Amino acid sequence: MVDDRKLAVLRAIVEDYVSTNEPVGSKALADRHNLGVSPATIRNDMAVLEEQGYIAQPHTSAGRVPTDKGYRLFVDRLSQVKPLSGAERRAIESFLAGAVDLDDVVMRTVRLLAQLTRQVAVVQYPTMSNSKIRHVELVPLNERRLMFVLITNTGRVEQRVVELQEVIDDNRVAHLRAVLNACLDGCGLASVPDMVADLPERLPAEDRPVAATILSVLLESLVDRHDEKIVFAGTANLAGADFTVGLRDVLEALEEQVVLMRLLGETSDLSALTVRIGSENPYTGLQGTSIVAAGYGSGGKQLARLGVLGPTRMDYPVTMGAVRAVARYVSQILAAS
Amino acid sequence: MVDDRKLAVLRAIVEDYVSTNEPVGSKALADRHNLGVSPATIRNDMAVLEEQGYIAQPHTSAGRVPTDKGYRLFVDRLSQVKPLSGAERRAIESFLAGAVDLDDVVMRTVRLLAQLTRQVAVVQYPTMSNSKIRHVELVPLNERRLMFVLITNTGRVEQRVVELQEVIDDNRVAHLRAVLNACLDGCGLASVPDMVADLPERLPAEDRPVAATILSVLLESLVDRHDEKIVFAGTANLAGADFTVGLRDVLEALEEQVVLMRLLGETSDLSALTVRIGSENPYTGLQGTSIVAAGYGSGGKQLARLGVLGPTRMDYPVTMGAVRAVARYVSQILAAS
DNA sequence: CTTGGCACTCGGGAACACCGAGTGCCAGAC
DNA sequence: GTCTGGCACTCGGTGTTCCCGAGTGCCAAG
Repeated sequence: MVDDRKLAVLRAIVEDYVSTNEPVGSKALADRHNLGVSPATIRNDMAVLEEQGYIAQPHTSAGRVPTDKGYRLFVDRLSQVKPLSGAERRAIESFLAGAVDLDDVVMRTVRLLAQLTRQVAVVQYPTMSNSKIRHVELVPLNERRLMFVLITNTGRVEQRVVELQEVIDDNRVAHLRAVLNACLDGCGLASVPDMVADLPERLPAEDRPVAATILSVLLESLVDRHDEKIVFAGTANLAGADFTVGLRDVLEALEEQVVLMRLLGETSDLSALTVRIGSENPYTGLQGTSIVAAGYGSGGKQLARLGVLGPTRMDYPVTMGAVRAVARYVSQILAAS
Repeated sequence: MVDDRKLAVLRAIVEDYVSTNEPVGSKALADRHNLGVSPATIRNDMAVLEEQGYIAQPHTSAGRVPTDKGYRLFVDRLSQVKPLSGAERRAIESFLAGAVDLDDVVMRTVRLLAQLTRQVAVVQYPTMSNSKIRHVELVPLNERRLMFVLITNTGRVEQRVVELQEVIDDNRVAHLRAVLNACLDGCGLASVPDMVADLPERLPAEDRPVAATILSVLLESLVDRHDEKIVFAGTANLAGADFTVGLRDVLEALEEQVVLMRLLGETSDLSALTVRIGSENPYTGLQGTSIVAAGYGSGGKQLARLGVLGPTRMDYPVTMGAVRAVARYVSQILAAS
């Protein structure tokens, strides 16, 4: 029922509509793409495609526009991810290479991606759950307060101020630090609770209250940040695009960490590109938008996800190429550090 | 030439225009505000005000609209900062009280301010230049790499990975750490370069290259972050307002840290509220917007600035009240931590 | 100096006609 | 059976015209 020529017609419709932002008619199609058939034939095909729900007309007697289902078919079967040009690759490399720390990597990545795709870029901070503790530091601030710093092998640093019930001197701090590091060094974050469960018992009685306080802060900092940080950039690119839905909703969604998180994270495929098109998106207010996302991370393990958000009418091959490329480069950068 | 009644007329025009978003005519003014005079009189006053440049008419035979100069006069002489309601104050307090660290304080502040004013909130991270070093930490990552962490009394933590030319063992690291802390503890950031200038000379020759590397990273981290981090929130509030200028420009400006920085920072008044109205703003693209900003900081010293950005047609008394209140509360929170 | 009256101006909205891109369908050609 | 050219039809968008009413400026009188 949907033979090759009809697929070619659908592809042509998507491509034309993406580039012109106007409903595309049978004549224009016949002109611009050499499909080898007349407009009338194309019309018949279009009627079938519309019947199947791949395209729709905004009004009677207007051209056709791809539906979400049409974009889906296009992405799945009719398009190829478009690799970046050499110049673009070099630009990415040099732009990311200058990063000095994790914050900087994330910041540069999100800006780069926004600029590259001319859409809104979203980058999730590397998830701590998959990383390991590289060092724990206790810094006395004054008699009753410690700064507790946790450093992971992904370069992430968590800090908390610990208020103590009692006065503690530097020697005891040093001792606690040594014990903590002995216990936790190289330990995966997920297994931290188990590792420290019996730690107070192994300490002299006088140190137990302090240790318990510190551990509670440690555990809290792990849980607290389980909802990971997400940053975005490139909202200015939304101003040009006209959404079917108001862009107020889009901006609101972007500032809701939880929504963003689910957008990026719900797709659990590891390194594959995931595309969520229009109404496939569970959130009202983002109905007119699509998300292209990919996982990234150092080594073989995926640490987090990044992607872009744009109007449903986007150039999927190019966007997917950019997202994939950036994810790869960021992974490289992270692995090297 | 500009007597009290004319000022009252100007005030009424600003208030009406802000609330209705429509050019206000003489009749409407006479109706809504009891100025005790007839529309005709008001018309005469309006003609004078227009002559002076305080108001303008979009077209012949339309009502009047305040000019930037008119808003300026209104802010300077015709309005009083409107204090927040008790409920609002309590909301601020409870919202900010839950913050766990500096990042969290800033994040909560910017969101709070955006919600409170229904505009775009902008918050600058506390400037390091005014703060002091509380602790310097060196953490060996492996034989040739150190994590360098700098903790300030404002709760800020800077981190850098240091790549060394030579292998270094834990004892030497401990020694360097002790030396660095002895040298820098409690030292103001501005005076760091002086303090460390002769430090290598005071070390045994073998440690000098390593110390030099670490110091260069230290100094670089100070300089690097001299352009301070700024965050913003509430861009969704821009979607409703219609700018004379496209909001694309506004969004672009918001993502330019440098522009934001200058917007907040150029006004050097310490704790006073500063208001920049429309064209007083040096940046094209932000011509249709106003900025209300205030300094905040712990103790007597101002550390950084925060504010909101919105359409020139904004409710200045309320906005100023909200900005002032938030600045004060944040200062309290910071002072307490 | 203030006020009521009055003629004048224009922007914005409603009504309307027109155009043209695009469609669906059908009969004929390959 | 599939494709093609022809043809009548639809309807959104644009341009035109017209009208209304809010608002103004000016003037003469209080």
